[in-house]
Amino acid sequence: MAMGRPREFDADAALDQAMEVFWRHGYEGATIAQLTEAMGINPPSLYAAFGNKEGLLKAALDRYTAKRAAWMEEVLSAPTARDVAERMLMGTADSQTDPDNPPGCLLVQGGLACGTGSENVPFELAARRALTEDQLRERFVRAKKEGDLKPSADAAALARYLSAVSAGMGVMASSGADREALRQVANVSVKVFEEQSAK
Amino acid sequence: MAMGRPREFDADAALDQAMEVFWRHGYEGATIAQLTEAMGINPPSLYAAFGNKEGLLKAALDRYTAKRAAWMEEVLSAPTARDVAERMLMGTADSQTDPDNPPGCLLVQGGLACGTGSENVPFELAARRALTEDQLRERFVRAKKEGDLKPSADAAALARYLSAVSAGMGVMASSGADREALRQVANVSVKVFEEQSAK
DNA sequence: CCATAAATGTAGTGTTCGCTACAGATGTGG
DNA sequence: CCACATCTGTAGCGAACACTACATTTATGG
Repeated sequence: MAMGRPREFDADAALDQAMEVFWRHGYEGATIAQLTEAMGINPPSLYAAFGNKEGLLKAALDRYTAKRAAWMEEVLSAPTARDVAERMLMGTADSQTDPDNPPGCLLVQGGLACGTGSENVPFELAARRALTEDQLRERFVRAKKEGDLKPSADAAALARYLSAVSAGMGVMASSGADREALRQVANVSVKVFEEQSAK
Repeated sequence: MAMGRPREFDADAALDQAMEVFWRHGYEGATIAQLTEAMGINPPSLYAAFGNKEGLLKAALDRYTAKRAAWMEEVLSAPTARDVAERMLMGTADSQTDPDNPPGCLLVQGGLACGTGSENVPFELAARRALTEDQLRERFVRAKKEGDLKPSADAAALARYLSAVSAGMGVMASSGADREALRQVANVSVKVFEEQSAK
């Protein structure tokens, strides 16, 4: 049987462009016209490849998290819980103010509240934020076993705390906070882990 | 000269309803149809009273911050910086999970990223978040003068930190985090202030 | 070389958006 | 009681939205 005409655009390169549009304007603020122009394709190609606007968002989110996976491994491989926190928050401060990307974090900027018909977009973003929190929690459980965090430390609470701080930094970055401001927040936040460390 | 027909609806009550719609759906997700229905008026009344959708948002934000002013005074009147932080974050945890309101914080939920034509909405929200941060910073400057925070403490950084944590809690609350989860974050966050207190 | 399968570009579709023209209603000042 | 100013409800405006029908192009399998 015949195989059909091959696609003329690079799906990953197009997704990178779509990711940036969603990142900068949010899910509802991004229009199909903006997306297709940034991706360098026409609407029928977009719909053939990704189904609809929400499918495109999910594909862009997959690529976003895949790109961060290596960095997250680097974070989790720090020797102590305190160092994990420091790498996590300092890296967040830097990436959220990287001029090569829109400010903030796609998983926050993408959309916290949406209109009728897009109610599950916020849940989609929240689910992906939760994955990072899970990784952190497991890392802190390990830190307790290793005697790195004191026995009374609450691994889940510390993971939630880091998740909250990085989301908060995303909010600040999206409204113009510069790298120095975010690093200040990161430095203050890390102090919690020094107090929770086994002495 | 004649004074014209008086308005038949209570502007403040209508603003409370509009506030809730913006809070739940965000600026772009909220439609004029939803707003007018919640407010119990027709579009011409809305436009006569508030100019346009963005004017209505600003009026709703004014009312939001006015309602919180008394609570903020209560927070700032705490005796020590540590107690200010605790009241602030615990109060935030409770109000962001109050079943009488939509989850989260209007100043975060309202819109971090917007489409073309609404670019200044995020700035509008950020400006109002900055006011709270300013109040906290001044309170911590005072705490240093009073010897309540140690001399090396950075009042601006601590205020930014509290602002970031409460924004992060807003993100979590909007995606379903319950009151207990937010209180955990608040409890962990407050520890920073114990370490920064003059002993 | 032909039949088939899939992607492409043009040019729309119907719907919903924010917003308003207009006529009638309801009050105040003289 | 009248002239005027403003609010109210109905109805609908143009524009922008997500999405698609269709003819064409470009590949593969036989």
